[in-house]
Amino acid sequence: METDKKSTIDDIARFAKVSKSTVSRVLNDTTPVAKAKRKAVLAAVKKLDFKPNQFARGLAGGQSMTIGIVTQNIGSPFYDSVTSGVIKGLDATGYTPLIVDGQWDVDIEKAAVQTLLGRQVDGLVIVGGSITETDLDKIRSQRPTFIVARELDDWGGSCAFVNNYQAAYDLTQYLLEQGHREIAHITGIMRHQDAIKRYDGYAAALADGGIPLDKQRIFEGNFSGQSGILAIETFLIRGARFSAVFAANDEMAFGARLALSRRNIRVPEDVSLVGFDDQPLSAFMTPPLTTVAQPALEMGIAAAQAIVQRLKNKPFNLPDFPTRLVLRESVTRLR
Amino acid sequence: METDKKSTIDDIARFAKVSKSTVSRVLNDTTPVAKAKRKAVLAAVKKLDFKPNQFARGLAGGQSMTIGIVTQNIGSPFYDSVTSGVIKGLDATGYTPLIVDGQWDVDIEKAAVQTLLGRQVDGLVIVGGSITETDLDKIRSQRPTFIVARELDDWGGSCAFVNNYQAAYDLTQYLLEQGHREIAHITGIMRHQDAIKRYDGYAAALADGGIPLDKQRIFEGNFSGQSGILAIETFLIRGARFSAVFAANDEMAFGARLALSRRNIRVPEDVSLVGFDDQPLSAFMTPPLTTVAQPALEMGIAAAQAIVQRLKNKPFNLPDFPTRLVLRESVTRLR
DNA sequence: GCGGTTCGGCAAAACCGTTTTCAAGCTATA
DNA sequence: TATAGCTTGAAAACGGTTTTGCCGAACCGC
Repeated sequence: METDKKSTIDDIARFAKVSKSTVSRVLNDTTPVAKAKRKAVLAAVKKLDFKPNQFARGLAGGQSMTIGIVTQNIGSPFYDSVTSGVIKGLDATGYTPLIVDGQWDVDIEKAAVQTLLGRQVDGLVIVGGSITETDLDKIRSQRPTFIVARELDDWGGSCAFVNNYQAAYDLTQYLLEQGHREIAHITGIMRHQDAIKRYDGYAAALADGGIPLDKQRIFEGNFSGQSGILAIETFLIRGARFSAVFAANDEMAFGARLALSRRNIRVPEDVSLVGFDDQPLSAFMTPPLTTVAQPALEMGIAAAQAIVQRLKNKPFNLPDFPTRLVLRESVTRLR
Repeated sequence: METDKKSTIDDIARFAKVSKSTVSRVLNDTTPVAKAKRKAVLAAVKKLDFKPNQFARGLAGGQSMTIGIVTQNIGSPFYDSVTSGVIKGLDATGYTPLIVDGQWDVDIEKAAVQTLLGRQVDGLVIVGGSITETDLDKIRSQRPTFIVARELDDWGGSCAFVNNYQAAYDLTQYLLEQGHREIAHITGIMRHQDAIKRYDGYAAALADGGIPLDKQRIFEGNFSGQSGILAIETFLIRGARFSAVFAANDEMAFGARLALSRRNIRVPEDVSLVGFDDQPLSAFMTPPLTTVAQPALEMGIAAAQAIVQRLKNKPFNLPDFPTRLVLRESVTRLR
């Protein structure tokens, strides 16, 4: 156990008095090996604290046993959750995740993919991001690739996403059912696909309810708490009337809730409030926030499992990922 | 640009009509190379879309250009923030982070380190965690290692942490200054170093203020929002009197705030509330939460920079990391 | 019971794609 | 013209896996 220099397969071979091919065979279980030698090898491995050099292994075997993950904005709850899911899904599969941050910047993302490719990842999981579909196709032709949290038309089974449109539609309709007619919306960054789909769902539900879209009640936020505050301030200054506010994510809902309280507008008595994402803290907002839960962790896990299956050339499939309306206490029924 | 097979250094050499040693030299800028050949090589690299195989590189050069990061509980704001800092600090240094999750479990953590070692990381950054100091010393003897967010006695400059004791002391004293005498405390998981130090700081400030410790006002939580709720419920059932509550992290403060509101106890008018960590959402709590900011990102960045310096055999140092009292609106002055 | 075939186990060697050492060839300088 | 100084190609690592081929034992048919 006490060896300062790291030991190589040759050391083991010498120590166990066998050839290094035999050591490799024992370690990888590729070919049967006589019991006695096998034991000797394992003993030597333990004695010399041998850890195979993954680089040499990767070089020789052509497999790196590594999955590359491109994530966005480490630190944002949703993406972290997905990433965390991928990591969890890779657990005990023998694959190790290699994580790089795309930071929502196309160029950085592309560079990230190149880095991962250079590091010989066996497969790629791209979480969100804004690389063009053409580029993604190119990447996919080089290495098995799965996309999570982004909707791509021709990617069939290798794409895990959530129907943002439908979820926003359902959420808005829920507000309508509760008697709300004047529903304001704080959008996300409108060049992000999710923000657009959520907005579209909101608009469609309104239309189907026979309510005209009122631009006065719409504010373009940027997914930050601060922009939630700004949205409410803006609505009030505009003199827009609203009995409910739909924020395109929970963070903005928090901001909105604070701004409302500052103006002595009670939630939900005076104004109802809903968010999107179901962040952990949302259950502890005062009042607990009604929102839409996305199966972030599950999507990550599923993507990881799928890619592992894929790499073993076994069949895989990514199920549909349903969102879930989480009804809590931030909405009141209008009579 | 359109090559299906991945190209190797030999392809480049052949294409540019030079030896592969020359290609390597151009790529790594180790030895001057004639202008013409240099140009030919670079052209070939571009044309064939050559990406050096990092495995071969690592094998030959002995350097993997990889830093291993052991983090805890991916998905927890504080650790994510530190991790995020490390990644940021590694940006454009040529090193790539390799992240594994220790999940606050000694055995998993140890396995994580072994994985990283097998992958030939050039250095290690361990964020938090509970590996024994003896084991850490052993690890450090094999590879440059830095610890973040954990206080270790003999690690001098390779340990970045925050003085939890002092911060908790200051925070408690602030409450005392505001006239509070009956200060309840919701602790973290009491086998975590941070939780203990925060508790100690709280107790010491009370003692120095001449206030006896009242067990009735102390609840052992587990850092979760739910345990914040439970704490308040418990205090109320016990009939404990308190004008202020110090939660050992912001999440529990959120839980506490919700529980108080459910009992129609106003914050801060009836009870003041403080947390610890300064999570992003804490600024948007209603009311905005007074708490202690930890320079999580900064610690991560500093650790990354230090390890890179270390690997270049240049001098490095980790500064002291001060916490900052963030005064917001959840505390009121008792007259 | 004997010669020939098959087969399992293992050592030796080839290979993976780089970097690095070594020595040789060339050029420019004194 | 000898010599120092560059540039460069060939070859030797790096530490594994995979292929090849040899050896002896077991098995078969006659």
